[in-house]
Amino acid sequence: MRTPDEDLRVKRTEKSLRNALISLILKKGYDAITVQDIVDEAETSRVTFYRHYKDKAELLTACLDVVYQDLVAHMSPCSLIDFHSDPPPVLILYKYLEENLDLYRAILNSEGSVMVQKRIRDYLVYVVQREIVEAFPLHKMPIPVQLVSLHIAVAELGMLLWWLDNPTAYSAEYMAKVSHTLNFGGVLEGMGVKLPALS
Amino acid sequence: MRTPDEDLRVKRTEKSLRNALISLILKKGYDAITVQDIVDEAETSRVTFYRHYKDKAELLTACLDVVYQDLVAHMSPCSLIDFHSDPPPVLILYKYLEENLDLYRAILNSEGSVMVQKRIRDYLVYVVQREIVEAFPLHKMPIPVQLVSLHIAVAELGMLLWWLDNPTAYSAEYMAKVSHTLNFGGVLEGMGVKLPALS
DNA sequence: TAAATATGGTACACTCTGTATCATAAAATA
DNA sequence: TATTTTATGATACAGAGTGTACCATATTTA
Repeated sequence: MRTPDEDLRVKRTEKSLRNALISLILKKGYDAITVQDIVDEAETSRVTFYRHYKDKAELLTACLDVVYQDLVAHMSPCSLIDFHSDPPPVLILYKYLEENLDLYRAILNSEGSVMVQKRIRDYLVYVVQREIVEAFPLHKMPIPVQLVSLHIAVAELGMLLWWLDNPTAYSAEYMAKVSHTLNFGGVLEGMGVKLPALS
Repeated sequence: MRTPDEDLRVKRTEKSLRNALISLILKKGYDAITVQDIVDEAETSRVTFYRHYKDKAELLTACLDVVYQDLVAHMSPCSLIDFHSDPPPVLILYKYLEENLDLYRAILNSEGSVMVQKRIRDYLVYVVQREIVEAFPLHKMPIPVQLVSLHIAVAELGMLLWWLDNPTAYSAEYMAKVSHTLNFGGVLEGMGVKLPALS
């Protein structure tokens, strides 16, 4: 049985095309890029490009897949509902994004970003939901676990995305701590309303 | 002094171009639309199009401005921190989006949606922040009011956007109530952790 | 009514896309 | 290693879409 995807030349070509696109996105933004630009940067030909990808958008999707996998790899050890740890586990995410600030700003402002954001969101919901189900007795929950998870996930993601646009406003450590605190009964306390300690 | 923007023909042309784009977005999606499509739908000519807009993206921006203004008009009477009202004021927003579901799904999945989402987010942060400053003594707040506002805004917006993708999962009334509840000390309670009543 | 100006039709150069063909280079396989 | 298989590169081409120039016509403004 032949598996053409494992041909060395194929892997090499696709990787250099992906790298070329990422590099160009950082240089001039997704919209301004042509297929010719990509193959010039990747040092290959237009014909070869079209043998691998239908168009620029399909290559972007492939890139986003790789970036997404990398992001998930950095998320997976990162609990969002462990609200007693200090520093909060989500700090790992903030530090990782800070290290790759240019890349993620470019990616999350590119044309495909709506899809990436949704994938990240849905992944976060999935992770949070699994954590909650493991840690809390489901039958006692007055609100569907899906919605509680969603709320935590979008709040955390929204804070992260805002921070990517405003990375100098607060440190990663501070953002992680605040975001994490506010997620767990913290909004009222954040506004200075006194709440008794948890039971 | 002449203000060419007030020429009847100009207003008519620009309006019909905007309507044409919106209509086409709903029909076939933003990406597949050409300038020719737009002017056919608007019953005008390509030359005229380019006299008003640099390209398709600029027209989209103009459309989004109009849609954004309309959205803001429906948001303004809608407090996000009034956490005692029942039904919560944010229900107005859910109902409005439900009435214009196709439009907002198309808009928020289109190419320019990242910018719109950010504008909506920043507007929400601004509104929430103003409300908090009016209602709470600032000097007693242990967390910057900007971050508290941001957290509430992105959580609310995130729930709304998810719901646009999953409009049949829960009713507008239920989403509004849950989202609102979770925002205010509700995450822990939502998970079934007993919290004493507020002071 | 007269002046100003927006529109519509046609035409054109230009960029980019997506595909076909074929010789060549590189990798897989026996 | 020898042979087969397959990916690549160079060139060429048709087609779609873009953005602009020109000028006659229609509409608005003053």
